[in-house]
Amino acid sequence: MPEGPSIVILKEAVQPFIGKKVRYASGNTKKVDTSLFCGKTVIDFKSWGKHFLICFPDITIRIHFMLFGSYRINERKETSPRLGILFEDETELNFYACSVQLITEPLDAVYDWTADVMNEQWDEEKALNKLKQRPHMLACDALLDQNIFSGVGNIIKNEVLFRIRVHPESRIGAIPAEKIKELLVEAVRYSFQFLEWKMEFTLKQHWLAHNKSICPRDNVRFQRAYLGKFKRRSFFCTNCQVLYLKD
DNA sequence: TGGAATGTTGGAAC
DNA sequence: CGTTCCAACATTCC
Repeated sequence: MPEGPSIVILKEAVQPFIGKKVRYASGNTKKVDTSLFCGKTVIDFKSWGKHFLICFPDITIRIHFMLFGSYRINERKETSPRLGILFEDETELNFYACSVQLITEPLDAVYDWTADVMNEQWDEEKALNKLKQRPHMLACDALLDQNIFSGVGNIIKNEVLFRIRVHPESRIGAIPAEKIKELLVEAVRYSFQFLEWKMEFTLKQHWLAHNKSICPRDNVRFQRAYLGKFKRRSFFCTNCQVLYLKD
């Protein structure tokens, strides 16, 4: 569920709910008083990376699906929803096992839209500058940094590094400028590719590195390790992915 | 079938 | 004060 492209799919799916008025909201969320939304009209749905945003005129609901979250549109699961919204026309949105938060400030004050790899305001130049400020950072950590590559998750990280042939433990400051450019371009390109494949239900079969045991380029066994400060699974080939270390 | 996983947060430890 | 580590959360899949 949770990487950026999946949230974009959700955002598209709920477009028909824009303009609908909430009849009743409930759920087992402890963070938010669901009665706040009753009678309010949805004016928009937005996303920032892995954040899904339900916008009302004065407040916004922020949903983060974490690792296990899920949703149903005009359907219900057996389990009780973390947040369920029933609209006046009897349609409904249900969210499960997710983090729910209320945002009262203007969204532009909360979110840097230029950091979201799937947003039309994505700014490669700004991302490049953020990378330049952290030369000591590992490539695998950089891709997972939501302030630089909002929406990128562990799958996208592994696929991007494999595609551009960069070892996950490479230091950002040691990677040649052309490779950094490739990193920036591929993070966006693969995210949209992920979106297409996910919609076709063919995402997994297109994985080249993530969850794979053999490198498809040279038939060598992939290394598998929990790398970087995030300690997330990395799949990488020491044959074709270059380790850049020196400055 | 137990363990691991597309993720983040908050607090402790250093 | 920054960083790093860890538990917690809670579901699905192999």
